[in-house]
Amino acid sequence: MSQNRPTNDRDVISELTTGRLSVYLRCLTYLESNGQQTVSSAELAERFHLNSAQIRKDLACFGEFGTRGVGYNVSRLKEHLVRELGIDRGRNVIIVGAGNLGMALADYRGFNDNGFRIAALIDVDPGKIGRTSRSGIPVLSYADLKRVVREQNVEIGIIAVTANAAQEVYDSLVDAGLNAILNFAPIQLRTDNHVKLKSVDLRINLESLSFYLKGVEDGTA
Amino acid sequence: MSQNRPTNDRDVISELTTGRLSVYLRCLTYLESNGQQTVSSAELAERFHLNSAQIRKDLACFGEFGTRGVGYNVSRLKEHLVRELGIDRGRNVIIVGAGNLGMALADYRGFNDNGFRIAALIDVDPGKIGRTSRSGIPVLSYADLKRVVREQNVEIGIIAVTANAAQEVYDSLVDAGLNAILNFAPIQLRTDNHVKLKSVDLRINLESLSFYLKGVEDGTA
DNA sequence: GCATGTGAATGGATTCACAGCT
DNA sequence: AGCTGTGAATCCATTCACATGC
Repeated sequence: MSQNRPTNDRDVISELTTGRLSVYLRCLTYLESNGQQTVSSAELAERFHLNSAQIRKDLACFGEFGTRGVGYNVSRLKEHLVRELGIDRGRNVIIVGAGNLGMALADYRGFNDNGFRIAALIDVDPGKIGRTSRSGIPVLSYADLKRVVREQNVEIGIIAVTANAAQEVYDSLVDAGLNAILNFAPIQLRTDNHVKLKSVDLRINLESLSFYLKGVEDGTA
Repeated sequence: MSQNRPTNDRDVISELTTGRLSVYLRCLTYLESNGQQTVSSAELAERFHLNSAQIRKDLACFGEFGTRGVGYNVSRLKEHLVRELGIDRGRNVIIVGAGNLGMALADYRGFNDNGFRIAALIDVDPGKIGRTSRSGIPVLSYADLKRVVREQNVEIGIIAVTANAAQEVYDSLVDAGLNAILNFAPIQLRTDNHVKLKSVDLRINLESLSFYLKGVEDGTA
C-alpha cells in the first residue's frame, strides 16, 4: 500500500493513528471554544470510547506534549496537531465530476473550512460548464484543469465521477501534477506509486449495515 | 466497539472482512456480466492488490465454496455473497437532512440500486418539505418519520445533518424503530447498544491527504 | 497439476501496568 | 496524588506454507 522503506518517521505513523488525530483535533477545537484549559487522556478516552493509553501513544508520536499530573494544554496541543496534520497553511482542492455528489462536496462545509478550499469543479457536460455550485464554485472544462491546478496552486484532487470514468480522471489528475487524490468511485484504481490515494466507498457502508441486520434477523436475539 | 461476547458466528466476522466481501461482490458482478465462469483467489488477489490467502479466508467464512484445482464459480459465489450480506431482499432507507449532502445521497446510484432504495428525505425546513430531489425522492417533515418507517418498512437511517443536530436525529431514528444507522455528521454520537452505527467522516480523508503532503514537503524526497 | 482451505507464523495495533515527573 | 510516557503483554489481522481434493 504505502512505500515499504520508511524514509522518515512520518511513514511509520499509521493511517489509523492520523485518523484519530483528526478526531482529537476536532474535539480540542470544541473544548477550546468552551474555554477549557487542559484535558487529560482519560477525559478524551471517555468521549470517544477509546483506551486512554492509546490516546497518549497517539499524541506522543511527535514528542512529549502533556504535563504529568496535569494533562494536555488544550490550545497548545490543538495548534500542534494543526501543524502536524499540515493544515496550518491552506490547501486548495479541485473536484472532478459536477454531478450530485461533486456538487454536494463542493458546497460541503467541512471541505471549505479550516484549511481547505475548493478551487473549482471540472466536468465534461457543456450544459454544466460555466455555471456554478450553489455556493459559487465555478464548473470548468477539462481543458482548464492543468491551468487551474497551476495558477491556484491546487494540491488535492477529488474524483466524483462514475466508476467507468474514474481511471481516466485519476490519470489526468496525476498528469496535472497532483500528488494526493480522494476517490469516491467504487472501483479499484491502477495507481501511481508516488501519489497518495484515499478511496471512500459509500455503498460498502450500507452493505455492512445490511449484513448486520441480516445477522439480527437469523442470528440469536 | 461491538459486543464482547460473540453470540453467534456473524459477530466474529470483522468489519474489515465484510468490507472486502462487498468489494469482491462488485467484482463478481462485473466478471459475470463479462461472461466469465470461474475465478481463482489468485486472480482476485491481483485485481485488488491483496494476498490470495486472505481472499480464500474471507470467502471461506460461510463454508466451502470453491473447487480445488479450479477456483470459484462466479455466479454461484456472487449469489452466495448477496445472500450473506443480506441484500437479496431489498432494504429501504430514509435520509434525515435534505441539504446538499442528503440530496446528493438520495439521488446517488449506489444507494438506489441492487438491494437498496431511498424511501424519503426528512427535513425541518418548511421551504424544502413537499418538494422532491432531482430523481423524485420526496422531502417530508419530521412528523412523518415514524409513519414512513412503519408503512414503508424502512430499516436503515442516514444522518446527513450538521454536527449539532446529529444527536437529536440519532435519537429520533432509534425511537422510530431503526436498528442500523449511517452517520455523516462529524461528531461522536452517544449510542444505543442494540443499534448498529457506522460513521463516515469525509473531512478526515482530506486531513489525511494533507498529512501526507506535509510529509512530502518536509520529509525526505 | 492446480487451486482451495487452513493451522502455524508473522506482523501490527491495542491494552496493560508501572516507572517517572509535577 | 495525579497523569503522562512507554516497555511488555495481549489481541487481532494478515501472510506463509502445505495438506487436501479435484
